Amino acid sequence: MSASPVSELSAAVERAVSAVGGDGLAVGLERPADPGHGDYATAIALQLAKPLRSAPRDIAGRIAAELESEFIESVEIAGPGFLNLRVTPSWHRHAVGRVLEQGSRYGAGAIAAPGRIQVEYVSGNPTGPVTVATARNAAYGDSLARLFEFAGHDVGREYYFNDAGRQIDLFGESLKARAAGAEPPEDGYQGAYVADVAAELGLGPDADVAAWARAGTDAMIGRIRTTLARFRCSFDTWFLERSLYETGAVQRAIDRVRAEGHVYDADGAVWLRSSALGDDKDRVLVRSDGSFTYVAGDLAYITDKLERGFDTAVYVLGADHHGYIGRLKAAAQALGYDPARVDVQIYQLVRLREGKMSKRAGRIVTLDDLLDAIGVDAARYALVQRGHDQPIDLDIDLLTAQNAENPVYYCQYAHARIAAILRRADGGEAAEPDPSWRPEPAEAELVKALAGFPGLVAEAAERRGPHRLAGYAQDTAKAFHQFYKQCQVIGVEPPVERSRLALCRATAQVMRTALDLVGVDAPESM
RNA sequence: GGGGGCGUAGCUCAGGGGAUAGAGCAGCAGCCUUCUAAGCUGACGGUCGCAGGUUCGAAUCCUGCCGCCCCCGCCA
Repeated sequence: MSASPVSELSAAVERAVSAVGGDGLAVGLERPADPGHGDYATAIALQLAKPLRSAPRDIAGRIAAELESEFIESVEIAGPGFLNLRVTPSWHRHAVGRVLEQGSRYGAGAIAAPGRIQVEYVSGNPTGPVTVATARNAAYGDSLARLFEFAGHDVGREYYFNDAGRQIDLFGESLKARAAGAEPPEDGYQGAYVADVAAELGLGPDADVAAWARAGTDAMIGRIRTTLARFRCSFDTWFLERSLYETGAVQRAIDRVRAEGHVYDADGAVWLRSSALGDDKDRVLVRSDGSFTYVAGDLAYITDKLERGFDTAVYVLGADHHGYIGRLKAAAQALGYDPARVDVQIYQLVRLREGKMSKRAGRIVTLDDLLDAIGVDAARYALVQRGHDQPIDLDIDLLTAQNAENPVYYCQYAHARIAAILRRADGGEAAEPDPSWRPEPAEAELVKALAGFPGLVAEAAERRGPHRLAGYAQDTAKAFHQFYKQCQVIGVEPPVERSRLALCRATAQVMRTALDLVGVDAPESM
């Protein structure tokens, strides 16, 4: 990982901090809300007051005296002991040059400790289409995988099809009933798509339920894959639960935890003593009728994942599955793995507010319907822009009728505007701003926005929060639009024009990267 | 009853120990003879659910309470 423009500044502060006795401390630089407080600020002197047993302002003064960097123009001690830094024009030039030099890799590799990490996401039953509720899983999981990969992890993306068990049997029964013109079972699948699939399969009325189930799930898997590809979600592997039973992996996993002493028999069933491993209760592995439970499949599946070499297995699950956390970690531990290698990310549920439009068009429940209504870009953005532990309300009216006001277009518009400028400039851009460049405030703000990208990527990856990228894209777009309004690019003095063109190219690059990480296109024109 | 998540502007939500708490939308007032007005500028809008605690400093951490959502199956 190469140093980012901001980390070069904080490294200089860290050297000064070490010199006054704060050895090895990481210094966080933040951008003050008040421009009077400089370009970057740190409260490190306040934090050092206690360990150094000195007054914060004195410490700040000593740090300031030790501070040496070609990129820092001035240091000021303010308030209770803040250090306010102002950067030099050469830093702005350097920062823009850094973006252009690294191109699409700018901000990449930001993570401190890269590893092999699997992201398992969506994983809906192959008994129905991808719904809007599941779409949040898809948008979040895919963006998280993109973010991990960009930040430096070796990522595997997997979809786990629960193509075994009672739900699948019910699906088969429902299909067969529809094919015969009858109603599906009471607790079967009622959706209109069931009849479509049944007709499409063309199985004879005498085909058995298992054949219907098998053909039906195969058909649904095909549909799901098509929808997800449209939603720009990619998977490296499509894992079938039934394969775990077919290969005997489930039985082997049960034998393994039994050998470890985590299993007991009661009421004719086989139980996992998960309550001793942090779960809130024991779990049945083999029912009294001899059939395996879903938990038994989990044991085999975790084994399979971790034995494939992943350091961490991330599960992306909806809030209604939060009880899974304890169960999965207990399962991992029972198998002898460090439960920390199982990383469950829970996202809160999507509530769909149906407005006038959706009433007219019928209930919008599937992802395909949502995409038909608002397009992939708006849908991806809407579903990842909020923190995953925050419940979200989707107002279809707002997303469609007011789509011109949607933040995604604001971001895309910034990129399109830059593209227009670059088209006009016709390739005369420099690789770096001119040495004489003295950025105006709007330019300096834009540079600082770009400079913050690598740090943001690292933080977003660490916190598993790709929504940060959406917010970042919006902030950067705002900085660009303000720059655009205040600073003419084409036709000003050549050194300034060259510098601004370089800044434009750097901005376009970062916008492309940030938007790509949330699965949104950066158009050349709008 | 037990557990998890969330209460921040009229609405949807960022921010998760630092200075005067932000954005988008809605609404008000302005800005197109220059690179895309899907834009910009200004004003308006807040007891950060409530009450304690920790701290030099709390929207942020801790405890309790209130409210909303979700889970608590030999379903998946």
